[in-house]
Amino acid sequence: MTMQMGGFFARLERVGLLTAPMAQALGSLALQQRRYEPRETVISRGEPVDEGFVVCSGWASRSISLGDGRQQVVNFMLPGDLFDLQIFAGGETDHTVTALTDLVIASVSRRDVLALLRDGSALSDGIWRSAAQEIAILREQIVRNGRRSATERVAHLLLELHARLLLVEEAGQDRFEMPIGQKHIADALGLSYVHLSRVFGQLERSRMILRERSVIIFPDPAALAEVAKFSPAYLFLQDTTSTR
Amino acid sequence: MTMQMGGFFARLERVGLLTAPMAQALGSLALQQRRYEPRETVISRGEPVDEGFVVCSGWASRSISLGDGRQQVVNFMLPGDLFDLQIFAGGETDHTVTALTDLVIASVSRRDVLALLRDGSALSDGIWRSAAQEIAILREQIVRNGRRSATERVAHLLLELHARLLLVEEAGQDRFEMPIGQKHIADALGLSYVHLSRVFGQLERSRMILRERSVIIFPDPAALAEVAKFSPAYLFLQDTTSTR
DNA sequence: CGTGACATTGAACAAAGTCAAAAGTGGTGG
DNA sequence: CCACCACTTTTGACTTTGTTCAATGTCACG
Repeated sequence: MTMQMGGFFARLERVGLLTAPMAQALGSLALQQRRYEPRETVISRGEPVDEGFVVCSGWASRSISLGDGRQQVVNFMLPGDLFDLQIFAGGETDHTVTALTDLVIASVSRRDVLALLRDGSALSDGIWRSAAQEIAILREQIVRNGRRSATERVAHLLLELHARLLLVEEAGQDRFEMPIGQKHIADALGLSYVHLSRVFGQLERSRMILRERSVIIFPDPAALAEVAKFSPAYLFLQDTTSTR
Repeated sequence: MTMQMGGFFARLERVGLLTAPMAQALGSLALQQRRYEPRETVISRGEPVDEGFVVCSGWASRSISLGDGRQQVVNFMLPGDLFDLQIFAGGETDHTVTALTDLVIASVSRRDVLALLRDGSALSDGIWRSAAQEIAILREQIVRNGRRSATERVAHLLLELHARLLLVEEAGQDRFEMPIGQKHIADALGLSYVHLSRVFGQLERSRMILRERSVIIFPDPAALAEVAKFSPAYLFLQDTTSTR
């Protein structure tokens, strides 16, 4: 199991949360691992949710599809992301989670997560933190798509993905691999894929990004952040308390 | 205290959650009430979050403002809404909560909420449920602004607000009062207020809505839901479990 | 009345979408 | 190694949708 969990551990370490009791708590969970291929469905719309998940490797998306072909990607799940851990309200999903690449996911039963939270286990902080980050990312997604121009949106999303991957050591300082098609990016940004392609082209011609195969390179990250008006504060949500 | 809590109770009752032990748990919390006037700030950006809130009466918005005048309303908080209860991760807010009308909210300390959740108190289900609903609303906001036309967006938001108000008995079957300016709606939908005004006009001319002062009336709710492709499922997230 | 905030309208403009075709990419089997 | 396939990306021409700017209305309130 530990094999695939590198991203998860790396992430918690970064946030300064991987302590001995925690590793123990983690080990004590019956983590069930699953594998998916690109385009495979992880959670379908209407399915009851009973578990939380950890992305071990690969990318996934949560998307909602309107009947008529229109589709919106709500967010991307990257290696190390915890998701749906906080959903104990029962009920059915209103969305679909899909593997975008080869994907390995570990699932945790709701019961186990609840127990962890009840115990005030060492993991519970990490879980709360992660839930808060997920919400912050959703909010930023709303702002990005609601009030930014197409160019800003693209630059902003690229920087977010890069920052998140960097956190789990899946990206270089000035580059990262984006193993998904432009259609998915367009669906996340609320743009047509045609327009997205043009924006990519523009960004490349103006040397704000470079592309080599599926690798995105930032020749001048600061300049790009300027264009995107990107500030990564929402991703890291500093811990200012020690309530527990 | 109970005076202003009508909306909250009504909401919990609707969801079938207001039980005797719960009312007791509620009473045991030191709910601190606060009053705000329109435009007053409830939570400022950068402030550390230490409390959760319940809206007793009035409307509030959570918004994020880009430096240059652009502003995005992330969501609206209506009477009976619980919010930020799930944020135990510490950290600072990346957004601002503002009163849109006269507003009364009750605040609950993080410690008390945590204790409730730990005890598996009768309230904890309601809290989880509420958190899940908040997230579902955020997702729907993303889809609305990302993949719907201006007309669909407006109709969809009106229907959402109506459904939410209906749940706490703050709306009539076919109408509700919208005590806020079009600027706020526009900022929520990612539209200019000029265009929003045109869309409102269109909807009214085509008899999809009527307006009397600040009251919005739906002469034919089904037809409007059709236009908006609105399905309220995401708001009610049925309880299919009984894990606790 | 007059004032200020909010809402509406028109005209010119800009941004993004649609449609259709061409060019690139990668994988497969001969 | 090459030819072929399916798929994704890019490009061009044109349309639609939404924005901007500026003027005009409206309404509540002092």
